[in-house]
Amino acid sequence: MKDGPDISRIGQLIGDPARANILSALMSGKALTATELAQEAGVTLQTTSGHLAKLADGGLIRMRKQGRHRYYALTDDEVAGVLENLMHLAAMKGHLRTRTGPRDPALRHARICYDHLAGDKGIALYDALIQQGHLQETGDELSLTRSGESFVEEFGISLEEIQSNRRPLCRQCLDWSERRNHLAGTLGKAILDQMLERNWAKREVNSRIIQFSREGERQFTALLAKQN
Amino acid sequence: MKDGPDISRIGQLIGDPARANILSALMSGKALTATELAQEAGVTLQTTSGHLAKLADGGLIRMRKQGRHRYYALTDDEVAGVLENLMHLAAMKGHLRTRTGPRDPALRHARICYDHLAGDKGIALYDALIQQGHLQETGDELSLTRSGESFVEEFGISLEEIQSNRRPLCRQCLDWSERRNHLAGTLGKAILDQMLERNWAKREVNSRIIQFSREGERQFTALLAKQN
DNA sequence: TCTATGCTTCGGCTATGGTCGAACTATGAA
DNA sequence: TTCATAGTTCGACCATAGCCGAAGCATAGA
Repeated sequence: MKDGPDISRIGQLIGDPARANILSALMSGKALTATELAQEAGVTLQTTSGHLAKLADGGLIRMRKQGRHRYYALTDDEVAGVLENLMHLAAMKGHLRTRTGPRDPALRHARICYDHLAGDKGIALYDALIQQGHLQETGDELSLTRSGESFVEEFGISLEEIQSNRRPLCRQCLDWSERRNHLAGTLGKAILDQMLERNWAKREVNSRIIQFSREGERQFTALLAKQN
Repeated sequence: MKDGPDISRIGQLIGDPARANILSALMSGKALTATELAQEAGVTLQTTSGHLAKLADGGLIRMRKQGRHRYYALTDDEVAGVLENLMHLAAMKGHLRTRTGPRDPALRHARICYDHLAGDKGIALYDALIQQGHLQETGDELSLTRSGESFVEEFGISLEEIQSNRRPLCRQCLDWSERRNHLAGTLGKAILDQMLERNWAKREVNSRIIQFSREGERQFTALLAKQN
């Protein structure tokens, strides 16, 4: 007699490339329409519709009707957390979708990786946080130090808010253009969100490129140079 | 251009019921032979052999030759952690393999759930730890309190050891015979291991049943009754 | 060497499920 | 009402992959 949770059903849902693309796209935290997701998944709208129904049935995503649009999003932070873990595992085991990094120099420079900052800029941020003693590496683990906590709060991020959920606060994410680590987790997302909110940078439409303004570039550099 | 880790490959591996059974069986932490795993998976040896090759190729399990046996085990704690997250998510979303709990009364009383204690005994342990203030529930989160830390150390478990890896230290696990929580995570495993080592109980061969000795039963009850 | 056991490989069968074209439903705008 | 856009459902096609029987390796013991 078999008992226990049925992980195969969830695995099966994630196991289809089109559905995995959909879930990856939703990792940004934004709700997207079926048409947008079809674009991301690389299949037709009909096929996408079927996939969305299965994902919703499996409890991984939820739908919100709004006018004639239907917005899809991940059900909760737990789903996002599990997906992030899977991404991390997949990266560790070398399951990358492309062998080479992004070709576009702008993508190499600064891009969004699900919901956090990647590329040169992402690595620079990560290295600076380590160097300033705000983050501490112990093996593969990453933890926020006391000084890091105040740094984060000063930057306008409520620690309370971002650590209240199941998804890890901070973790390494392997950068496939540079083969080095950058910062993922709710903290990685919060920092990028804060930068976008401060208009240091904005996300280009229909692309993963993060475009820094001149002022934003200046502020970013100052942030990294700041001594403890 | 798609980039990023390919979660679909891992999802696909987990997505097959036979492979999911194999992975679940390996969650106990023990290395098992292909024949044993075929039993667990409910398919023939040939089919199992194919599945094992795929899992190994995907980096989820690793093989150790020993004489004419081949022992399979999960690659590392990270894989175990991801599987545990998936189990938790699956339980939350109501994906259970069976609608009813185990029929066998002994199974209801005390059984192994992957690698930790479940059934009446598991729930009793969980409730006692909460009631004694060793564990603290905040929403769905579970954390070890200061008093819990010393309790664990006194019980002969090295906190250092069990929290050095990526898998969560303690987390709730929904008990499908009782529909209540018991303790999972590395702490859950460590406590069960300690009980087995102290000969309070032993695992029946080819079954999930945990058989408590008379003395073990007494010690267990005393442990739960102990005041802070 | 011979035999038993553990496991893998090969080949053929079959079912599952992903895919898209076409038709249908629903909402909003003119 | 009419048209356009967003999305779902249906049906047919087809590739993938799970499955097992049979045969083939490999190791241990006699």
